Parts: sequence; structure tokens; C-alpha cells
Amino acid sequence: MSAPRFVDDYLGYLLGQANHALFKDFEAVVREAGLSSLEWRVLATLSGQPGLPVGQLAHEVLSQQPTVTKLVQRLAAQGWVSLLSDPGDQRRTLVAITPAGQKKASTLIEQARQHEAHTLRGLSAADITRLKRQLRRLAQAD
Amino acid sequence: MSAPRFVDDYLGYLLGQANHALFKDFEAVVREAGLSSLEWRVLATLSGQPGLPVGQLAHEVLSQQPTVTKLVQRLAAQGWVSLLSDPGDQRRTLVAITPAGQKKASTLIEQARQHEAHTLRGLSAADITRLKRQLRRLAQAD
DNA sequence: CCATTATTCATGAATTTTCATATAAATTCC
DNA sequence: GGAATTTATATGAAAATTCATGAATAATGG
Repeated sequence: MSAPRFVDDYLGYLLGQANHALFKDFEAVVREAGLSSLEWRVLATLSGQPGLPVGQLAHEVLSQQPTVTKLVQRLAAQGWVSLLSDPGDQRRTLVAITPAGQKKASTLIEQARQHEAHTLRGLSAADITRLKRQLRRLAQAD
Repeated sequence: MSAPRFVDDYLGYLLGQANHALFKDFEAVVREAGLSSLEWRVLATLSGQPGLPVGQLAHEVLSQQPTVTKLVQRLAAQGWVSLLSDPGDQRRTLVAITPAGQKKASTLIEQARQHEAHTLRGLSAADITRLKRQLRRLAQAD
């Protein structure tokens, strides 16, 4: 019996593994729709929302501002989002999802819901609630 | 009261948020040590292990093979790992941590343990065990 | 064995991300 | 009401990642 590896009990590693496993099959769906995983997160975040400033969007999708600035420029060129400056604060660029982008996002969100349900099929509702609560709590150290 | 956003109850998002929050402070420590986050994962994975083939290492650190090929070439140039071909299978390149790399990894691992303990300070031992068990289970869909 | 197929890694080109910094607008402070 | 400071985004250069593919070795099947 060998000493267990550090990573095998390290929360950061377990979170990464779970996250990766969860996303792996679903990524095929996202690629099918012609999006990268970050583009999907952006559209999912913008879905059903009014325009968000670039910086806030970057924070929500766990990326950096220059990354998101360039990403949304590409998404705007493809017609999935539109960029407009905030009349109340001219420094800001608001990113809003277009009707075409909303349609694409809605389809993917429905598929994501189904995929999540399938992934969690072995857990009880109470387990799922507790798991999500604990994840939210960890995220709050934010 | 507005409809809750999809992402706020989506497991993929919650996992990403928790993972990101957990790593955010610790990343400062990693950068201090002159490593990127992926380099840290590589060294943590190699720590206390014999050499791993590039492909397996890529799988364990949740990256792609070309990314890891180039990453370990950089790490080798800096002296943290060594690359040798597997005598039993000449196609393989084995990546092994050097003594200097092991020393660096050990220091960071100890700091990571402390950081994890601090992050989890509010949870009971039973909660932690259950959380980790569920994360492992999710990861197993692998 | 030899030919065929599969596996493993490396590499070049294209894309994306990051870092540092510039620009522009808002805010604060005499 | 400016000057100085802070905030928000854009951008160019550098670095890292990805995609497609090539090269080399191993395994398989007549």
C-alpha cells in the first residue's frame, strides 16, 4: 500500500475533476452549436438579462476583462450579441444578447438542463440541494 | 421578483464558481513561486510519483496533449522536471519531477493543505467527507 | 515475417489569452 | 470649477493554447 497522492484528496483537484467530467460530454453539444466553452458561458450568462458591462460579464464568466472584450467583439461580429455604450456611464460597454443569440442560448440551456438532470440522476433531491448549497458557500469566499 | 437566472442554479456554473473562488487566493502563492496554475497542477500531480507518460499527465491535469508537451518542455528547461523516453515503449516520453521540482512542489503542497483547511473551516468533518465523496462520484462519469 | 492499423508524442500555423499600458469618462478634493 | 485620482474598457505585443497533422514505434493479422 502506497501513500495516497496529495491531489487525490485535494478539494481543488476534486472540484476540477468534477467540473471537467460534467462538461466533457456537454462540450460536444456546445461545439456542435459552433461555440467555444467560454462563448457558451457568456451566452448563458447574458440569457434573459439586460445588457451587462464588460467588466461584470468577465467576472461572472470567471475570465479577465481583455479576454472578454475580444470575445464579445467576435460574438458581435457573428450576430449573437450587440455592444452599446451605457448612456449613464460612457466608459462602459454594455453587452446584450441579440434575439438570434437568445434563441441559440435557449436551445443550449434546455439541453444543459437535461444533461445536468442525467448527471445527477443517482442523487436524491436532498443530496443535490445540499451539494449545491455547499458549492455556493465555497464560492462565497469570493 | 424576477425569474432566477439559469446559471445561478446550474451545477456546472456552481462548480466553476467554487473552483475559481478556491483557487483565487492560492494562485497568488503559486505565482509567487514563479508558476502558472497549470504548471502547479503538473508539479502537484508528479509529486511523489515515478515518471508519467505525457498523455496520461495531460489527462490528469485536464489538459490536452500538445499543451502539456510544450508545458513540460518549458518546465524541463527550468529544471523542475526531466523528460526521458520509456525503455519499454519508445513512443512514450516520461515526465518525472526533479529533486528541485519536488522541493518546490512539497512547499506548495503544504501551503495548499493549509489553504484548503482554512477554506473548509466552517464545515464539519462529516460534511467534508460527504462533499468530497459526491465530487468524486460526479468525476467518475469520466 | 511483412503489411496494415493503432498508439504516442512532437510540431507548425492559426487562434486565443494574457500582460502591460493607453485612452476616455467619471469621481473626488481642494 | 479645475487638478488629481479612480474606474472601465480597448489595444498591441508576447505568450500560451489549440487544431491539424506528421513521424516514429508498437500491436495486429494474415
